[in-house]
Formats: sequence, C-alpha cells, structure tokens
Amino acid sequence: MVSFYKEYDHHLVALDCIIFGFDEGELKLLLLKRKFEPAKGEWSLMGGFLGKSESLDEAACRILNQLTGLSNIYMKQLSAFGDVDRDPGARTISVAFYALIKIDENDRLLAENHGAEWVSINELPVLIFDHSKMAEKALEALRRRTSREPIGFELLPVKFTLPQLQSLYESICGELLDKRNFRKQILETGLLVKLEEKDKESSKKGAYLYKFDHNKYNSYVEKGFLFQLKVKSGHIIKGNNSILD
Amino acid sequence: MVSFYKEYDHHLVALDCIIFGFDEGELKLLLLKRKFEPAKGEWSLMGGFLGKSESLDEAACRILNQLTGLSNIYMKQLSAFGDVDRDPGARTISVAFYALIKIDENDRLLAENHGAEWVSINELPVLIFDHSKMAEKALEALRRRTSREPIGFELLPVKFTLPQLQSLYESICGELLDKRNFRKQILETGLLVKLEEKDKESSKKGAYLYKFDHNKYNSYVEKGFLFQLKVKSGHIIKGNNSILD
DNA sequence: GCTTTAAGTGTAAATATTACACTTGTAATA
DNA sequence: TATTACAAGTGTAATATTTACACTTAAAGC
Repeated sequence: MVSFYKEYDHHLVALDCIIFGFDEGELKLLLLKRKFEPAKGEWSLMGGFLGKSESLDEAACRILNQLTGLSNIYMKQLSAFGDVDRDPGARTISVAFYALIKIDENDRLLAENHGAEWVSINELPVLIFDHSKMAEKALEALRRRTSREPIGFELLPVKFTLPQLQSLYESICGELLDKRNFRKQILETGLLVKLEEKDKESSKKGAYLYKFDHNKYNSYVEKGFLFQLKVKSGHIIKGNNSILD
Repeated sequence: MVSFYKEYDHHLVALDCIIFGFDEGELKLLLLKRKFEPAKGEWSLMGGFLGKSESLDEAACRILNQLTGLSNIYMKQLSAFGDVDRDPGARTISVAFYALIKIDENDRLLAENHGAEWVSINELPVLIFDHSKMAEKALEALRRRTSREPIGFELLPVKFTLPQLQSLYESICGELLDKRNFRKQILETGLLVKLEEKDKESSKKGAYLYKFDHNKYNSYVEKGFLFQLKVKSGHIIKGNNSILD
C-alpha cells in the first residue's frame, strides 16, 4: 500500500481482552501471569499486538482464540488507551475489548494452556500497567450494556435456570434482586423458552431449565423492540472526569 | 524509551473528531473539505495524526484546538476504527472522539480558518473513508450519554431558555417532547437556575433565561445522585451486529 | 385595541414499579 | 415411611412514575 502520510510517527498498537465469565455464582475475569518482560510474572489481561494485515476486531478475536481456543464469542470494543507512559516497555496504544464467555464449556483448555486463572471481580489482584483501569471500565460498560441488551445469556450455558440467571444479574449489578419481580420481568419479555427438563444441581426440588430465544430476539430488534432490564449501575464512580467514556 | 517489543508492526495512528454543535434549532456537525490527498476536496471530519509524545486525549484536544481555537471543551472518546483498508492513503488506526461545543461563541473563527462548515445531522453529505460510520456511532453515543448525563448544556450558551433546551433535546432524540412534561422533569432536577433576564429573540413575550448549576451537579454526583432524562434513542439501528459498541 | 405568536402553567388517568409470604417438590435423615 | 430441610415457584395491593391534555399570559405588529 502506498502511503501518503510518510512524515508521521508510527506506533505499536496492542489489543487487550477483558474476558468475563460467570461461575460459582460469581462474575469473574480471566487473568494470566505475564510471561515476558517487562513486568514478567505479574497479573495481566490477555493481550497481543496488531499485525499489518488484520483489523482491530480480527486481532482481538485472534488473541482471544489463542488463549481460549474459542471463536464466535460475544466481544465488543471498550476503548483505546493511549497514555504516553502506559506501557514501560514501549510507547504502545492499546485497544481494549471485552468478551463474554460460557465458562463451563471451556475452563479445561484455559488453565492448562496458559496458566490463565478465573478470578472473581471482587478479588481482583493489582494488574500491570493500566489494566486495572481497563477492567474497571469494562465492568461499567458491561453493566450499562446489560441494561439495554440481553447479553447475560452469553455468560450462561445454553440451558440455564431462572435462579442462575438472577444470580448472574445480581453479580453484574452488584445488588440483590427480588425473586418474584425478577422472574416476572424477565418472563414478560417472552424471550425465554421453558424446557421440560429440570436442573437438580442446586436444589432437591430442581429448577426448570430455560433457553434464550435468539431468533425471537433478533426479530424483535428488527421491529424496533427495545430490551430493557432495570439493572442499576451499582455504585457511582465518583468524580469521574475522564475524557474516556 | 527502550522497546521490549521490537519485532512487532508499527502503525499510523490518527485521531478524528466528531464535533457537535446546536444552532437554528438543529443539531449540527462541523465538517471540512479535505485539503490533501487522498480524497482531496471531499467532505471529512477534522483529523490528524498521533505524535510520539502526546496521549490520545492530548492529541484529540490539540486537533480540536487547531480547527476551532477552543480548549476546555467537552470531549469523549468514541471508539477506535481499524479496518485494514479504511484509509486508502495508508494503513491507519483512527481513534474517534466526539466534542460538544457552543456554536455561538465560535463560528467566526471556524469558517474563516479552515473552510469548515456546520451541517445539520439531517443533511450530512457522504464523508470520506469510514467517517460516516463514525458520525453515526457518535450520534448514537451522544443519545445514550444524554440520557444519563446532563451534557445538553455543553451545546447551549451559558444562558439559555427552556424552549431552546427542549428544542435541543428534541434534536438529539429525534422526536417531539411534551412541553409541560419536559419542563416539569428538567426543573425537578433542581439543576437549573432561573435568571431575571428574558431572551426576546424568538417570541414577543420573551422566555426566561436559565443557567445550569455545575457546582450543584458536581455535588450531586459526589453523593451518588443520578441524572436521568428519558431520552429515547430515536430509531433503533437494525441488524447491528458490529463488534464495535 | 385587535391580532398573532410563543411562553408558561396543573391535573387526572394510566402504567410501571415495588414490597411482601406462603406453598410445592424432593432428597436426606430420623 | 414420616419428618425435616431446602430452594423453587407463585400473586396482589400500594406506591410511584409517566403520560396525555388545553387554556392563560405577555408583548409586538398591525
């Protein structure tokens, strides 16, 4: 490709992935111990560098795939991070993405491959560089998006129970919800399909399994139907004057 | 700075600014005719390249300042755009920011300096590269943000009337609002200060001028108070499956 | 002083949200 | 096999929020 812009600076561009999962009633992030300098051995998000002939989205998917072996994962760009000294290794612009994965299907691959570990968002260690900031922003973004899009289902198995779903929403928004109101609200959307099967893992009585009706949701979206769940943002972030969203 | 990452590709990083203004009852974007190749003479957003020793935020502010002469402007990062062929001039990653400015104070500087022009968002021309997509995303982001933060005031003069404010909100959300409900809602926040003066530009009777109470708002934010205006997102964007927010 | 124009004002009906407690089914155990 | 323990499942009334709606007021222009 011919460049018309030869006189301008070129930069390293990195991708970092904030990978959310839900397990044992807790929202978790997939973290790993960095295997190279600088900051070798410290906790970090999964990351990598942008190649010449891949888009940001492609690169983010590639990196997620390298770590988890997964593709076709729910993933959204969070933001670009570009402070001059954010990475002591070199001036690097990082574009952060967050991904939602169904832990059950995948935890095997992970731990073995890369020394990756699922850590509860309530017990996050200090992360390298500005990765803690990225994780915090990703959680805020997840909360906001959860209130306007039915993305919780990306974090649960295809078949799930209402108590599981409620627990997930409670983890995301950081507060307890009323069981009856929650069930009423979520069932009213008409987007859940009740199955005959029950899950007996967590109670003697067993809880009915449901599926999310993706087709119905897509047709609702086409018609201009808006999914709205009253998910509060948890605690407000005080004095947040960042130019970043 | 020593680089630990020598083997990775380096990229041009651009900044593009979606600059919103409000004038003559319409929400507008500041566009300019591109003055260099490629795509010389076509409509474009204001942009520039990231330098070695400036952060993304600093660079975005610098570029906005070059065009408008303004600083201390409300500005938020929108997203990074990184398709391989998005700019035919060279592989370039662009980080887009949107800014809200008070047109009245500034329109002089603009037109004269750079052949820039305010164009209604309802009459946008085709823009170069992926700038139309950026503008569309920025408008969506503005709508969402307007519903949870009192940013409309960034687009109005310091002193403004309630009919002006309502007209602005109508432009942003793309539908007409009920006058009494709007006034009730906005006054209930307690964030507007009524002045003794009237503005007589748009009616014989004249409309009272108000100011936004930034201090009070900041103290509310500290206390965890949430600004919430019911601004609908206008029309839903159909089949939006982009990995981008 | 009559007309025109936009500003300004309140209430009742409808809808949405919240708070709240008992019954059911099953497995484990006495 | 009866009892206990546990989480699943279910409905309603009170409250709060949102919506719809129409006339009066002030001042300029004729």
